[in-house]
Amino acid sequence: MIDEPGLRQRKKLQTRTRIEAAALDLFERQGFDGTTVEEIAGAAQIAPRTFFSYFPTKEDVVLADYAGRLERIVEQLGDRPPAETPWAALRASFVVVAADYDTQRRELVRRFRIMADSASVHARSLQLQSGWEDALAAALGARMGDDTESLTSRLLASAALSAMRSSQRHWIATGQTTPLPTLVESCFDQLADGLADLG
Amino acid sequence: MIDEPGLRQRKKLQTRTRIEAAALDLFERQGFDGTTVEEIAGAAQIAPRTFFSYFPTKEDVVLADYAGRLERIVEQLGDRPPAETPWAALRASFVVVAADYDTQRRELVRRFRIMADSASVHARSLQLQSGWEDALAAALGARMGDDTESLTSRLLASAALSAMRSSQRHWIATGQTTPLPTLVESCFDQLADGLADLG
DNA sequence: GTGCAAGATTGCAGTGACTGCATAAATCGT
DNA sequence: ACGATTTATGCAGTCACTGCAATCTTGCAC
Repeated sequence: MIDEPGLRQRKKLQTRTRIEAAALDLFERQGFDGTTVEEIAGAAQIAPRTFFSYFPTKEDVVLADYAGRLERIVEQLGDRPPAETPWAALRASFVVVAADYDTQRRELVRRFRIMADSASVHARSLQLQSGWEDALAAALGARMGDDTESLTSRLLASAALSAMRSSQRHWIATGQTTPLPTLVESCFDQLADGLADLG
Repeated sequence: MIDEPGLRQRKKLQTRTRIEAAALDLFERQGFDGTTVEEIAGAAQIAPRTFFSYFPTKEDVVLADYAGRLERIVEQLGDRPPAETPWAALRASFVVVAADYDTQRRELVRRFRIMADSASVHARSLQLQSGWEDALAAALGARMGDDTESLTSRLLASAALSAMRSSQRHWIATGQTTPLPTLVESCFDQLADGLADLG
């Protein structure tokens, strides 16, 4: 079942990579809003129409690898021992993914910068995260044996993403001086212990 | 300094209301994406071009009163005694606004339904909430005497909005059987006491 | 009231993201 | 090498949104 990647697959991946590279470069030099799909297509040597068979929206080029992360988090969550507390399981799952972030530091910071520059990319990012929240809440609901729309699983999923977002933002703002997993652990722990006495 | 609302102001408000009414009606009948600005303008008896001098985007008609709520929350936050814990101050502020929600129940449920139907309205809502988070984090930072970009104030603001969103969603999903302020209090308390033992 | 300044409405032309459809080109399995 | 399946492309169209200039309405000073 190991697919030798045929020429077709290889070429498609190449093109995709070429589009991403060209787009990110243009975004950095002209700004996201100052760059048209036509320009990206030109720089990537494809027809403008073809762009949209690789990415559903212009924004998604910047957030290309977001989808994969959700899968990894949910996957991690499925691997956690059932005896573990939901919050502990969430914490462990997110820390694993945060470690990946540290690995791809340069690339991610690049994309974050573009996101910070453009309102529409940021909006799209939040929209995707909202989808993650749904998936997480569902996974937690299953884990906790709830059939119904549970307020608790929602709150847990939402709080976890809050911890992640806050950590990311601080990580970027401080020039990645503290490793991201450390920040994530810290945020998760604060939420674990309660916010009552903070500040 | 009490402005007697001149004819000008009154007319403008009327038009705005007429646009909102026409738009919401069309959205409910044809779906958000199935309704064009041209149609809304026609139904509201204005020129299409005029629509955009009342609302910056089509999405904003659905979220028209969002802006006011942030102001009220930040205002409430400013009125809380400085001795109070940040989280306690946040809780109190949000509960006040949640009470307003209960008052305007019918209208809000209408708008929430449209938002649930349309991905772009939902995205826009998240974007606006992100702006609130910035404002809240700044207000908390000031309250706590932080000059710097503080991880803690971010986390508090973000967690507060998570509590609000989760409560709202549950409120809508359960047909508003439990009053919203009660749900909000419950979520804030769970975050205050810590998520470690939940589930 | 009359006239002038400020504000509101409108039309027009344009940009740019995105889509459906039909056709051509490349690649795959046989 | 050949038919089937993908993939690339061109074309025409929709729609949100914008800048600009002209026009009309309201507010206000006199």
